Amino acid sequence: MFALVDCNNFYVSCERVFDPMLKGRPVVVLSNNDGNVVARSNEVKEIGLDFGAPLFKCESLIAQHGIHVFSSNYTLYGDLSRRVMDTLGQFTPDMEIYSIDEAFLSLEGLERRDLTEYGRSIRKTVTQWTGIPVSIGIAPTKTLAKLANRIAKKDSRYGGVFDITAHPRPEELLESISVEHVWGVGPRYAKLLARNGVRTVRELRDMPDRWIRKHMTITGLRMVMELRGISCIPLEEAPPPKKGIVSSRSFGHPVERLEDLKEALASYVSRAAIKLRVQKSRASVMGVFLTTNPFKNEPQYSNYRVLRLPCPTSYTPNLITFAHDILESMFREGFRYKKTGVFLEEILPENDAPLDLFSSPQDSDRKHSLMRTVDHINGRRGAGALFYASEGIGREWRMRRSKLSPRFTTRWSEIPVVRAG
DNA sequence: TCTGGGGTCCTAGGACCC
DNA sequence: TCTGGGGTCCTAGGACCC
Repeated sequence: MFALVDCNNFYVSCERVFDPMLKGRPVVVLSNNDGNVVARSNEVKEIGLDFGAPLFKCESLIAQHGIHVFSSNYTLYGDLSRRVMDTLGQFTPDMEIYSIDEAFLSLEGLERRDLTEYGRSIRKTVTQWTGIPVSIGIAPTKTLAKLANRIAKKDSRYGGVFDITAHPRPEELLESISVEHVWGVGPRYAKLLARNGVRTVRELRDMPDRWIRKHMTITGLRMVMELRGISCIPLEEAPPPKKGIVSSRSFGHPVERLEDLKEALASYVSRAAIKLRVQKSRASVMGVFLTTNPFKNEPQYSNYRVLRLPCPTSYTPNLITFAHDILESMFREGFRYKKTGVFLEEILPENDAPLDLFSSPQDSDRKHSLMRTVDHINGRRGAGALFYASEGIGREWRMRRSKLSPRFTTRWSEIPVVRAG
């Protein structure tokens, strides 16, 4: 058995933890650059404001309903996420952190208990310890746990915890849910299924294997098996190392100068390299891309180039140099650029990476320990305590975040003050 | 003025080999 | 008219997820 624990409207809930006045009020959180709405409180969902709506298209709705708007504050959300996951970890070590706001828990060995009760105790503890409300779905497979979670969230009768095996009429339940809500059915498959007369989860579950295999690949077949209660997607307790790492951002304002692009790119490379070192690996191939704003009616240019590195590395200064070389080779004067980014590929474990033919072992060790020290200091003092001069100081290209809440939990200077009386 | 930033897996088809 | 039978590796593109 699995439980899927999912934080309700996670980013909104994070904002509410430190400003209880927001409870019961309509709140949204925006994507990077204050572009689109990526999180909505229930009040906002009821108003009918869609997920992903560009901010500039919903200004009037925001004004009309007095919606509170926040820029995304990933430092805060990341920290609260860690607290939620630590809390869940108290209940079982057999757990998969699936995303910033979701985790699967294995309930193996607990089958004899009342799992709904168990779920309620998890839910209560998370709320008490972190202030974040969660919903919990319980089922024999991950795919069904996802569905159960949706029911826990939607149907207030269940009080945030729903065990699918405890439902008296499972056939009716599956018949009442439409296929597009199944984990693994996106808009394309939903259309394909509709064309073939499959509209409900029950109908999907009962489709012939051959048809599913043919039209939805092996992945689809696994999904259908899971709907039948046969577990095919195991818990992944340790996330496999990433095979590719991308780091990119849109700019807050159009950027025209090569120097500014180089600064921005250096900071993205630096972030990508940290991710590389966290998973103890090195990259053999680097790509850089550069693009103008396709939404604008103005001269467009975009390009990307790929470079095989002379030897796999995770050493930030070298990676920045290579990225700058690629960028300079593509850069063209006279465009208003919107975005640049770097990707790292052919990632190998540190131990498997061949030695650098062009530098001595001592030199490699020195680079390695320099990176370790920088990462350590940034880990203790906060990201960005140490950074590379090539990342720039002025950072004209920074993303827009005009409605940012304080980093309540990770900056001494931004910790909230409690006043008595 | 204003439209995010990451990831995964699978398949078909081409190039190339014997 | 009729045009082997496997293999492997790579890439592009399609589908999905949060």
